[in-house]
Amino acid sequence: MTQNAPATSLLDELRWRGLLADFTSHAAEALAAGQVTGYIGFDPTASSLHVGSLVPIMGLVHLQRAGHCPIALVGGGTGLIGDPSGKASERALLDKAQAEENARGIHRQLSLFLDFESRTNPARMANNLDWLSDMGMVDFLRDVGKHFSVNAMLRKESVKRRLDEEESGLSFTEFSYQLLQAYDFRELATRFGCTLQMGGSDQWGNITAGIDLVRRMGGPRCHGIVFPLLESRGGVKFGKTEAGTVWLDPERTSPYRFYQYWLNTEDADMVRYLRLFTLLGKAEVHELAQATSKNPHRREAQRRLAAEVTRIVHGQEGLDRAVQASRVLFGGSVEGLGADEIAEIFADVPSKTIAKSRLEAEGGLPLAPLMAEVGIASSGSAARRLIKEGGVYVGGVRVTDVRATLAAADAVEGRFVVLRVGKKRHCLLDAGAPI
RNA sequence: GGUGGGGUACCGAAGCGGCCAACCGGGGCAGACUGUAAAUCUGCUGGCUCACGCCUACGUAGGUUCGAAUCCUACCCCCACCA
Repeated sequence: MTQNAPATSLLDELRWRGLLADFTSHAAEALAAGQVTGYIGFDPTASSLHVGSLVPIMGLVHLQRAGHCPIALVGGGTGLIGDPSGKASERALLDKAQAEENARGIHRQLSLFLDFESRTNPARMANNLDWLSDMGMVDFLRDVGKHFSVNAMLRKESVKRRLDEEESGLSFTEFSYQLLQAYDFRELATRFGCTLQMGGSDQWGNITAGIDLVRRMGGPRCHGIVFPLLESRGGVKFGKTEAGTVWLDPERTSPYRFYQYWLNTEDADMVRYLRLFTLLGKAEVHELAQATSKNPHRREAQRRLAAEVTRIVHGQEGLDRAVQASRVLFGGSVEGLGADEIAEIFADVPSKTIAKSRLEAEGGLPLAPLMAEVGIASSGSAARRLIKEGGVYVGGVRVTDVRATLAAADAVEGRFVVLRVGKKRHCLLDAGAPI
């Protein structure tokens, strides 16, 4: 993933992949003229990135593959304030230690995608805490603020829209945020010769503000490239599921869930996603598109997409386990499985341990409350509703009685019970003594 | 600070003394059809071992009433216009 491809034009590559929304007018010449150092900022609001960050990450990957030098800037300083755009509620402020820890986590994840060891064009991490934390208010206003015309800032589309909106105002913090981001660009230009900033298309204003600031402060001509924002389909934001955000951190989102997320991509998004999130070439993407239209039920494209992305993030081993678990859970009846096989996939599939005595209790263990307890249903009522609707399965067999109970006989090898809700939600219960 | 309009379930939005656990739309979930897809159709969408019933909910706290999301009072918060 990190080896350098023959230097095709970065812009062309981004364009056919659907990663190019816009770029400043001289970006193409600058990229053609030689090695460029470019950066993208990441907010360290959590210790892990999520799949929503994959677009900018891939932006850096393509930058590096085209022979340029990527910088991942962690907004340790700006994160202390938070870019409030589009935020409905006040963001919890991070303390420094937390921000640092998050930065480390993000660095680790970026290492999966970027080559920090390359001799010719290594990737680099930077943290704007390094320059923002010691900067005084007065210095900032004098050295940076003076280069910003409030008139011009007010004319920016993003600002104008907010001012015109009757509902949401524009806080001073939000208004000033672009100064901080612009200053980041200036620092990166000075320290690392960085002359390119990339980001989501919502960052266009902040990026051009940075370009202007660098120039005003006597720096080189800089450039910007923005990616399209992934729109949400039918109200579901990209990267979210009913279970919440899909993270890159295996502790937060298991490789199995991660794999499943991609596997469930709808046909209409397949080709687009293959181009956006994998490094497969035109021929392969075309082939997979053909496969989808000819034999849709095989879901070849989905499998490939899920495999590619999962392998990068969780390694071959993580992918293998996810595939294995998927095969077991979706491959038919779970009843034929041995305890060993089930135990193996426990690591990745949502699971709970319950006391064996409860299964052996007189009258059995009531199913509905148990479902609430282990979290596969949100409440006992919800569980009963699901049973009434015919959406609950124990060991692959539909449960029809609202007052159904579990007994030792329901467990594979007297130990494992496989609960399923709908087609996709599984929960493994382990009633065995720990080894 | 003044005047007026508002705060209803995940979101939007009805209700304006009992028939309200609250119309409707979106979203979500389940079922059917499928391909762990989309579209479509059906059902569900506060909790309680839920048929009956009970409990908690309509910004917060009190009050009036046999009875309140609906009326009164105070407070908090939003919005508009005027200062």
